[in-house]
Amino acid sequence: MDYKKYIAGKIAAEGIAEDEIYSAIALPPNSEMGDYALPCFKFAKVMRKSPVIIAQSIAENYPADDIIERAEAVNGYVNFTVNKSALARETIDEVLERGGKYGSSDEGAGKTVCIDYSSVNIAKPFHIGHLSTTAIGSALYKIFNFLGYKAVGINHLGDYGTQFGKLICAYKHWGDREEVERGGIHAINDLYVRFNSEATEEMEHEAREYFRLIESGDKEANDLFNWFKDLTLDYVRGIYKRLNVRFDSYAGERFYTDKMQPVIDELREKGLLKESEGAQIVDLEPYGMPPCLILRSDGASLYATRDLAAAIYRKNTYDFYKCLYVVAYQQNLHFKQFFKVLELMGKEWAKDLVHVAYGMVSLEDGAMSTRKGKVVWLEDVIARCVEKAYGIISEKNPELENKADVAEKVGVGAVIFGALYNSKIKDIVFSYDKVLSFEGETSVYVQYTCARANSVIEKGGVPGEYKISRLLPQEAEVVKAISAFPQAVQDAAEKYEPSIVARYAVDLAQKFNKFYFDCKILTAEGDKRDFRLALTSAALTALKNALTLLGIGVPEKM
RNA sequence: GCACCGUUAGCUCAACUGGAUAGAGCGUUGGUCUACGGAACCAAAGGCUAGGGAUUCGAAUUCCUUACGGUGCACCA
Repeated sequence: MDYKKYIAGKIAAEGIAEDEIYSAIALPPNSEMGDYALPCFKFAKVMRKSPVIIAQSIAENYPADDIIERAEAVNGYVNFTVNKSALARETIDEVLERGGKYGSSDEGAGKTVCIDYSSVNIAKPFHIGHLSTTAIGSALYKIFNFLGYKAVGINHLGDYGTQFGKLICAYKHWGDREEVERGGIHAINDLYVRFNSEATEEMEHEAREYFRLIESGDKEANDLFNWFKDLTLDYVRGIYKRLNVRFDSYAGERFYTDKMQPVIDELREKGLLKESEGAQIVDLEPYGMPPCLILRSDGASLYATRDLAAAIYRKNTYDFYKCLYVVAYQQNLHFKQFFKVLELMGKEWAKDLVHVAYGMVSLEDGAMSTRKGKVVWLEDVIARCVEKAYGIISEKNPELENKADVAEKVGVGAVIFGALYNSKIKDIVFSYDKVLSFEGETSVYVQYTCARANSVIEKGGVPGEYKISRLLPQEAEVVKAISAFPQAVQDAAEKYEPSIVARYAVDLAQKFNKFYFDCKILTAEGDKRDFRLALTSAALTALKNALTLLGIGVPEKM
């Protein structure tokens, strides 16, 4: 139910359009004042009356009913109070009926959203710097699916470039089959790191040659490359599984090698391609940007060339409604440039490409550096969080079955939540103290709340029917918070901001805990017991749905 | 140098996009409950929203400007 619309439709004010009233309706700073508020200041000029008078007149003429039970004028505002019993009835019934689907919708039916995220590089292990794109992208993937869109998760593999020549060269010089098989991706990465610090001029030359061999289809070079690729994919799939992340496509950069020429031809046909300093560029000077490089002076393609080809391929293949690129803000300019080039090519859908930018991760003592060995591997972070969770469980709940499962959900949840709780654009300084903190505004807090609610439900059951008497403030707050879930999901999708869902979960958990602390459920008298059980069940469902959208598991006990 | 982003409590961050008294968590101090699960709950202290100007009935939010921090600016991705 859209209360704002309902209220706007019932207000009669001379010369003010309904949609103007609708968009003016805000929320009061605290819930004692009311649930919705209409500031009347901007109507003062048109109506040639003081805001205070306007508010009074609106409040007096507002027909209260059993949906909005009160309208009150205060200092130029009209405050509206929702009938909480009716809201509780509507909200709880809907949640109990829809269960895991509560908050979902079909607003995206028939529309496809491509989401390019995580996009790992072959031969590079996951470090915490890769966590943001993976967690944000994955949450958006789930959120869009939840809203009825068809989300297509794309892992745009970094599988093209001279670094793979270097890697093969390093392997040929120093590598050992068994060692790589044993050490997996880290062994490969070590080879690459070693190349960068020890390679001679001669080896650099060899590396370029190996890259050319990969390109020209040489069997040995490609076998090695594919071996490295397989090792990488095995490794990342293990991590994705733990993080509840999935993809529909692993079409990486190499996939586009044969799809770039048509793009180049098209650019040339449309007169967009220019030669400059030996390279082929699209001039973006009129738009205040540096040129977009399409071909190097040696004729090789570049990053932008492949992204152009990929965007066109995705449009042709998926006919997307939106195509999101979950990539750090360092690449702001790159995306602005290549979006502009597509626009200049006359692709009207260029407006549907969105760079979902997020902030950088650094360590407490500065930027990460693989070469200097200053990295924090994601698997280590996960391991430590799970280990800590296991420790706490063993201490607090030693009888618990499947401790390892629960520890996994709690530990992994903390890692994901840490990446999703703040606005994505903010830079993050990684610290173990922070991810390992399981108190306060954390996923663990939310999971704990779920476990409590679950325990109550287990003992009391969910009533088939319940009666609603006058609500206490604690109850009303929980009802309101539950009813806000669908809007939170929509906002998160609209702003490409999963943190909205994460914050929602914490907010509801806080309200529920307050209710739980102040109000007895199982020992409540009369109708209250059934009502509170139903309320608890609804809150639990909303919390579960929120965490699930973030990719965080919800243990029944912990 | 130019462009973009950021700056809110000691620390980490919110603030429904211009509304009323700027809110949470952590930390500090003090409290709560026969435990429906204490990984909880409550309270106190803590703010000239980086500084200055402008617009507006009204600004953390919009505009200009300064400072500080981050990022990016032609053949890497």
